[in-house]
Amino acid sequence: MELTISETAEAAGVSAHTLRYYERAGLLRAVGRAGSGHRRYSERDLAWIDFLTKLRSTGMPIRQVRRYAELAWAGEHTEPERLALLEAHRDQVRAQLAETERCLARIDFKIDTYRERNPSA
Amino acid sequence: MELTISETAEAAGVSAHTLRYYERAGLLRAVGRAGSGHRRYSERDLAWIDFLTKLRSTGMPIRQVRRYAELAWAGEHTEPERLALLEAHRDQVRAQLAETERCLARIDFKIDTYRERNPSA
DNA sequence: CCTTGACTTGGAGCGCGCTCGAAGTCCTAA
DNA sequence: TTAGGACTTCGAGCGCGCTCCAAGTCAAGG
Repeated sequence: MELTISETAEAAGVSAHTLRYYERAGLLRAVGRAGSGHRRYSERDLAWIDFLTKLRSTGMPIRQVRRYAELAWAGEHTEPERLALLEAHRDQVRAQLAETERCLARIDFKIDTYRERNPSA
Repeated sequence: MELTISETAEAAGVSAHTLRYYERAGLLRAVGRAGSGHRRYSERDLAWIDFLTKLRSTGMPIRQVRRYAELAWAGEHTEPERLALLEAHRDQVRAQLAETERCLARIDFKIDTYRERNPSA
């Protein structure tokens, strides 16, 4: 069950342009090809694309995603390093989340002051 | 009690370059000047810079911060619109926060699978 | 008087992450 | 046979938010 680039893009919630870009950027390896030269994505590809979009949407830079991908391709012995990379990222995301929440509290406070003065809105 | 640009930058946690950029970008209005032509920031300036950095670090685009600033300068009658702008932003930030947390859960799950296979790390 | 250092301006440059355009290939259906 | 449409590659372009540079001004201290 192999998917075309547009099917994969649809499924992953990114554009076909982005999928090609990711491949060029070293985030995807050895995407299969149909006889016509067109890309065909396997379920494993899709699972990885799905995970990498999670890394991306938590703000992991492309470079670091590539690093993670390269470790994964290098074999099982890199699991400790992959773990460390993911844990470091998680910590950063949590810190960022906390920071955002603090800022949001300030904004909420401001909203309250407006509401008090503009009861109707 | 007026501050120099470097004092203000220090206090706000941004660079002096950034403060000048914000001014050029229309986020700050009428920053005072010393006789020498050097900028002098008032406490009101600092309070606004402080709030705008909160908007920025919750991801509000420069354009929208400017819009908010312009409304504030236009007078009290714009309070309902400012309120609406802030509320819309808050909703977006909350949605983004929720999305990030979902992605983080996936990453945490992956971390767990690594930990299970690499008990020492 | 001269140096030092913080400041000024305008504009250029940069890093990131896409996003798009042009020109070409291939398959399918009318 | 031909038209349409989905795909290919390579490289250029873009939007954002800074970040920095060059050349100049000014005030204070030695």
